[in-house]
Amino acid sequence: MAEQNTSENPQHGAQTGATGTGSGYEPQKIEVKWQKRWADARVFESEADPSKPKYYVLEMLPYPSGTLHMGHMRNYTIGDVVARVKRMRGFNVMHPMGWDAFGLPAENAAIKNNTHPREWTNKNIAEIKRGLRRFGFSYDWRREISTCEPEYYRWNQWFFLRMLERGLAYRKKSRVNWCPKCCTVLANEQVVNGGYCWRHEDTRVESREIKQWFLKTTAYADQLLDDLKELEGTWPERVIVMQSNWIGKSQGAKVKFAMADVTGAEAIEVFTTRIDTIYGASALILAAGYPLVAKLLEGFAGKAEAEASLAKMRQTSVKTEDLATMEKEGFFTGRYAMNPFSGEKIPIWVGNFVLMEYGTGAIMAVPAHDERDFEFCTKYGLPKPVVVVPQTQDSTSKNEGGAPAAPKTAEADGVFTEFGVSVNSGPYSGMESATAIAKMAAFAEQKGFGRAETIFRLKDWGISRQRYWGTPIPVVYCEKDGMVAVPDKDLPVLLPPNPKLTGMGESPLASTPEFVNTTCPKCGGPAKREADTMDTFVDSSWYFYRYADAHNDKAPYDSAKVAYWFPIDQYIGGITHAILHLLYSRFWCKVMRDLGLITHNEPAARLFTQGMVQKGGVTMSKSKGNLVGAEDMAQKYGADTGRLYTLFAAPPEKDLEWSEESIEGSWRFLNRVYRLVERHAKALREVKSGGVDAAEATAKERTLLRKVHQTLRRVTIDFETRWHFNSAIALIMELTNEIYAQEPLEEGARPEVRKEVLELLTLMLAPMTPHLSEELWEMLGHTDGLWMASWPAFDQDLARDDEVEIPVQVNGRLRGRVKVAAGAGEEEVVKLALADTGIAALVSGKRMVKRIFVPDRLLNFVVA
RNA sequence: GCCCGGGUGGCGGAAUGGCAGACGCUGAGGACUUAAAAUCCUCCGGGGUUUUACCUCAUGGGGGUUCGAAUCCCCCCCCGGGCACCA
Repeated sequence: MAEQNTSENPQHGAQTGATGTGSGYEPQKIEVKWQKRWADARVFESEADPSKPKYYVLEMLPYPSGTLHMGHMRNYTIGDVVARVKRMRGFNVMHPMGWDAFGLPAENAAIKNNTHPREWTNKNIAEIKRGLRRFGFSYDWRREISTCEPEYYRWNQWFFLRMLERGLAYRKKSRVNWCPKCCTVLANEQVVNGGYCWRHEDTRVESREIKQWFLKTTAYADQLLDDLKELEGTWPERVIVMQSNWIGKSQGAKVKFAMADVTGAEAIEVFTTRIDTIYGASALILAAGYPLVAKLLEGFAGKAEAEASLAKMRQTSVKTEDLATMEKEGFFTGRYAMNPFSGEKIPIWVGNFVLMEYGTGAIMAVPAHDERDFEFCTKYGLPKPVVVVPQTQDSTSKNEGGAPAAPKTAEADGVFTEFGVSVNSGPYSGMESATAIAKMAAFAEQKGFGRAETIFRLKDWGISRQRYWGTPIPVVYCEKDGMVAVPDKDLPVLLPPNPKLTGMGESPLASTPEFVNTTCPKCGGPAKREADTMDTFVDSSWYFYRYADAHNDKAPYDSAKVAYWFPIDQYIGGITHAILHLLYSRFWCKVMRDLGLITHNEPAARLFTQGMVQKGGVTMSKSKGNLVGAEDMAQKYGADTGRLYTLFAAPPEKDLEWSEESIEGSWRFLNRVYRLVERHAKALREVKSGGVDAAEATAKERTLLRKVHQTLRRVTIDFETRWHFNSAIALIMELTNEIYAQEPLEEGARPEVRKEVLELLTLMLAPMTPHLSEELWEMLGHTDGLWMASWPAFDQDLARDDEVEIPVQVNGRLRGRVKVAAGAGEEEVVKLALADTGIAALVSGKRMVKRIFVPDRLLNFVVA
């Protein structure tokens, strides 16, 4: 049904019309026409020019995985409206576009189709670019970048070398997913059904340790956290919260527990945020991967059983999100450690809920004051001594230790995790938690078995990928000189053009002899190149700097140009990138600042995260198979209808449910506007713009002028501050309805008024439906393109209402309305309200308790 | 589990302490037309009444603050998203 309507109706005008009177709205024709004019006039090109106010608006660059879909289209439409409004406001606007062109999907597609990743990528880029042009987005295409080109990725390598020099890039062993049948490393997304290879669904993925490159994001952990304050109010709060959780700063202490019964064995160090609960520790619990575990088990009677559990634990990969819900499991090692505060002997266990990657890989279990410890200790029958109690107002019930009386043991629901007052804690009993923490950390430090320490959840960024389609890491390994950096003059290290891509065996570059075999830059002897490539998040961490100087072959960019354009005034993209991309970008910015390339701390002054486009309640994606092609849509309705609809259907930060039916409304509206202007264009073409005197206007004209300036005032606010494009469009629709409602105007109506009304209507639509607006602007007699026009100012006097309708309530219930002049005083409104028989009846004979009057808004009688 | 966002007519949504449902979609009826499309007009949350009008209920559920609550506070229910190596 919808299919028939949509495929036939919009075509109607295009099929019948020729240009001239009564031809109707033909988006296909006018969109091409104006796109060509914009390109010829180079309207969207801009240069750094410190004498002009700048505005840098940026949408996240797309991964070219297929064709342009509605999700892209919505993102870019929002950015384009902002760019066009800012241009109309007189800003020197930079609005660039590029391609996040490296990545695994290209490599997979290449293997599948027996082609080259570059071919697949460039074909997709060409398609998406054609789509973007089809929608008339106002990009400066001279600044286009593609991250898979050597002219771009050589600077990834250059930055990598700078980080290497400063110790910010280093190599260490790290775990990866390994498929024993493919003999290759798998990405997490290639691990399916909870731990199986995507190509061998009967084969369990193993965990392997290999040497990989890391960037030291942790060196900036504090700055990354602290500088979030600069972004408060201009970045979405949830992004700030997510990043801050991600960085996960945790202040606590490290404490060493000596072994109680193994002489000469090293101590076990734990990290705790609650050293004040140490008297309540009933066990030490180690991660399964803790190095000491095997040694501890030596000679233990339960060794065989313990090793079986250990093997099982090590095999099960633990996801962070499962930690809280999974069943706690563990086993006793047969060994004991010494509590350094109490001198008590406590058992050493291994537990599946302790992560090797966080803290020291060992914890002290304090079951009375930690939920997880409680669960674990309950399951295995370990004691649960209480050492902190809630602080009470009542200080009389304190025992001789100076602390409130307390239960000796925490039982079911007895876990108390908050701060309070220490009990049963030796000399610290009676102290408030914060005091106890400080004193105990100081004592531990003084005695040499611990110290206060801050740790972060944030880890260093592992950038090694055992893939072909990425930036080669510019180092070589020489038998004599070891690891040697490729000198700057030898950059870029180019990807070999014809790799063998099988998806099997070791990393593709390693099996490409012409790539991997090289000479050592130091000694000239034989050497092997690093065969891993960089994570594609490296590409996107600084691409927006490159736009400022896209073709520089001497440096990543000219700092002077970047100094003009940065920071980005408005960054727009999906919430999906709230953490990784945005955190890595912030990290890269700080590194560049410390390299002396830039002076700002944060790359983007404002961030906007738009909602996803959904169909059938789920986000549109290739994998879900519910993508709606943007070009198909433009083919049916034209770009402007598509742009308008995505703006109208939902506010930009919310998810948008795609509806084939609703878009008809946007199509109809644009036709309505077109017919309106077309009807009057001939008569208005020669009429001079401006110079309207409202005092001489007829009644209908005054109504129209008032409406158009009121609309302009509210639309301006929606564009500039609220970004409620959907309500802005609703207002413009109302205005259009009003103009139709006043047709025809009276005898003696002057064409200047009509022209002003239609011009303002056209200008308000221009950022959203630029092609149609240009066409209407031309029809109204303008020979200069609308792109030269400024955003109009509204007339204060006309935008003000001179008569308002005030609701009258009795006891908060609406009982009537009175019409008064704007700004009418309370006495006058009350008089008029009481003249209303209905209201008078409700009020008379009652005692007037009070009266609420809000000028121009409301009158409320409270009676008893 | 934790963190974040959300719940308003048949649907998308508007209203962020002051007239709930703007604007649009769908649907119904009508005009024009040989007919269809397009276009234009009217109606469209539930219930009631003395039906040009008015009353009443209604913004996931329950409680609270207030002259007044979709909006603020407390408790509960439901839905969506995120919780890092290959985008």
